[in-house]
Amino acid sequence: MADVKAEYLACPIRQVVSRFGDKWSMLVLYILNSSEDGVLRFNEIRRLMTDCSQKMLSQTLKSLEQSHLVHRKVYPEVPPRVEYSLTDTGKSLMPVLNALIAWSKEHFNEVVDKNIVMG
Amino acid sequence: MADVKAEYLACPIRQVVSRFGDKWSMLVLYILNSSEDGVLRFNEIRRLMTDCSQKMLSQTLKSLEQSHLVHRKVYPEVPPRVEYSLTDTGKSLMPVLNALIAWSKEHFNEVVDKNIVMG
DNA sequence: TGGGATAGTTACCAAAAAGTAGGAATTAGG
DNA sequence: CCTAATTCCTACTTTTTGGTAACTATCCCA
Repeated sequence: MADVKAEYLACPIRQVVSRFGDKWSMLVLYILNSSEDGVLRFNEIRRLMTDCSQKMLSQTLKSLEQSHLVHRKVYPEVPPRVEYSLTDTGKSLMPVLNALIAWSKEHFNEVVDKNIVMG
Repeated sequence: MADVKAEYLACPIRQVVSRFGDKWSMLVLYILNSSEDGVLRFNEIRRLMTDCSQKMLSQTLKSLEQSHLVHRKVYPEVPPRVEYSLTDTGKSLMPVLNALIAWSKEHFNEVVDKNIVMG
């Protein structure tokens, strides 16, 4: 068991996949990067991702914060205000992520078989 | 429901994630790309991914084949022989994937909090 | 008094993903 | 006749993921 875990820790691909290879993380990173000043509040992100539930957005942001890809700034106000932005590490990921998106757009038709039902 | 699906089909990030953002796909692509002549048999891949079950490898290869990223060549022999290799589309993905892996190696320490238990 | 706004959390449930174990098919080798 | 090798498939079970709805707390506004 410990060996398997060590293997996980050593494999860079799994690092990547386990950190932001889920349903919403890349989308959040992309949205934060695309925003004008790089800073968005919780409900601003939510309005841009209409089919992501509040719970999932909350979870995703927390996970990205724990991975030091997203910075979370809380203002002690009522009603509460929380601002999210990319960290330097998060910013450094964007060129790679954008390349991935560009590839995806370019090869869309080769890859996607419209007969396959998607999850 | 139809709107949500249309949105999925339109979003390049979800295209990416849904095609090879799962637990094993990137690893298979990486292994195929790293092999000497780019061709590997089922059990050769399996031996390189010791903690991936036979079922999951089979499923992953099938999914990658359906996405036209991996080519599957069957020899009508007994016992059966099947060879897997990257398609041209699959090969075109590798620079991006390698960039992702390089980023992951470079920023490993910034991202990974060793206190978090990984799946 | 009673919403509305903000940024969540929690409990509960359904669906999907993944692991385990076993089988199928075929022929060669002992 | 029994086993091994190869590439799967199927049934069953567990784990993970994601969705819904309700709840928290506080202040402003009417």
